[in-house]
Amino acid sequence: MPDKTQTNGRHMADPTKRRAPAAERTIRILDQLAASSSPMGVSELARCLDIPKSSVFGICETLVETGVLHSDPTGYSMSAHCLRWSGAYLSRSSLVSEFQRTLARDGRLANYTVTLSTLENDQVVYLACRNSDKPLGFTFQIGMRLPAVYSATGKAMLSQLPQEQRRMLLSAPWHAPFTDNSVRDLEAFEEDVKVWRAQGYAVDNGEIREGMVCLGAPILGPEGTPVAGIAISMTSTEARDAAKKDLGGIICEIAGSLSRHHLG
Amino acid sequence: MPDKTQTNGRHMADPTKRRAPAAERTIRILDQLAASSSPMGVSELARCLDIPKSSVFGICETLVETGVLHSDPTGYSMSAHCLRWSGAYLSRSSLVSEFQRTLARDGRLANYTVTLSTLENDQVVYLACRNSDKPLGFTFQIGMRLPAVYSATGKAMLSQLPQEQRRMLLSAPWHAPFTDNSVRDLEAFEEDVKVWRAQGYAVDNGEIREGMVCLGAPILGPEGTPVAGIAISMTSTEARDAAKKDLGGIICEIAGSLSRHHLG
DNA sequence: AGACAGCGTTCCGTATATGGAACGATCAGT
DNA sequence: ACTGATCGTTCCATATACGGAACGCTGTCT
Repeated sequence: MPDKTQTNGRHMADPTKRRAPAAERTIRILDQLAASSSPMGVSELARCLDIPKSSVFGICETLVETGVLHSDPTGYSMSAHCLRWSGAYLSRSSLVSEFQRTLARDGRLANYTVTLSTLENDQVVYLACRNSDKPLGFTFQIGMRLPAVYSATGKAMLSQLPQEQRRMLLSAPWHAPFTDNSVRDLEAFEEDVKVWRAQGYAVDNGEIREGMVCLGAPILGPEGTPVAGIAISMTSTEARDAAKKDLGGIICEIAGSLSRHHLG
Repeated sequence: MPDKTQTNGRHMADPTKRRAPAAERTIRILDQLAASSSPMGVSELARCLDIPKSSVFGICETLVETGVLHSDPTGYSMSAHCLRWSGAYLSRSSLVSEFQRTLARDGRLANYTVTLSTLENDQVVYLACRNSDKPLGFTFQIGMRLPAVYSATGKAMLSQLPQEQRRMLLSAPWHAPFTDNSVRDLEAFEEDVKVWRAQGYAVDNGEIREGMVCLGAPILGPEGTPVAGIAISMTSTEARDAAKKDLGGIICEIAGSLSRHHLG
């Protein structure tokens, strides 16, 4: 008798069993086309995904018929169909629109780039970005992912989790550092967590990109679990201690106000 | 011998043959979950998509493993994974960022809601929106779709197509009107096209929503084909003839400048 | 308690989706 | 012209993904 742990009357699906390989391949094809900057043909996709050519062909033609892909003589490319999915995802909670509205009203951060992101496993995903007019040398794309341990919002959100859950998320091998400043390992990270918890906001001091400093604060859901985070980005020359303290207070305040807007 | 028309050395895939049903079902499940405002379970999905329960289960579990869906006791829901796809789609051309940058610099439209959209078959898909602080009573969601014949950007883009291609796109039964103003049929639309072509911009006079007026101009690609369109939205009380003429000229100018930024 | 209806999950025979091989067309190099 | 490489597409035997039926469980009725 296999070990079927059951939770709340709901069995656990057996993750070892290969189910619906075509569905997995569909996703891999979409991921590949999204990662590529130009259209890709059947052979090229088959080669780099290691899927038989005729299978790739069958799936791609089906995706063209459903309107998810465009097909032209140079190959397949993403259509606007996927915007439905992301639009639905982003508008499920009013988080993004509240973020934009709040920043439009509050002029104190007008000169800084401010981002909204959420935690997904050990990564942060950027949901929204309000750019400043000043260039930062780094652009946050919506949908972009970064290792949570190096980003300000990631640090802020991880800090709000119980230690056990945090260790679970970070149990994979430590992500290769981006810069010399990137926090070395889990032990050093746990030391930092105490600081972030105490002061309410977390700091990325050039851990993503040399010369860029970000201050991040967590947005908490009903049970106190972090559902998202906001961060303000600046160059290291702007990040004087006094300014950091001021701005840290401001994003904590904004994050708190967003938390109170009862986000799903 | 079947009728295999061939174009440019590339055979046409036979669209009658059912290929990769699991891929099509994957897309339908994603569409359904995106359309639903709350998580959906296996049985619910199976019922409303008319797919066997065990097949839905297999696909959904696969999608959870690939990280496209989240699973919790209340059902499946979209994860942030799809943001990768839309982010890649939106950033393939620099259209969206140019749109934002241009509007940020040019203050003349600061008090109006401005949208960017593209044509997909007989619909327009909204790619970006710069909201004004004044409420409009209508919110443009990124990824939202509207019938092209009723929207200002759709009218503007369709006007730039050769008549034959336009008739092809609009050959399906005419979309049910949204308001009393919605253009009645293809014949009336073709009459309007002459006007839009002559004046350079198209007008939606309350055809989407009573009391909302939009002026749309086409953004043209290298060969003069419309690749996108921008529109400015206002209430009908703001839309006095003089204002319309002024604003129409401004969006034509902006659309022309975006066209010159050689958009893919 | 008992019956029932709903859920998520598993099982296994079989209909069928798959993939290796072949096809025709194109293009580059000779 | 003639290769040969590579492209998108088709074909069909067969490995396998699918789906109807059953299972265990929870909650809600009499």
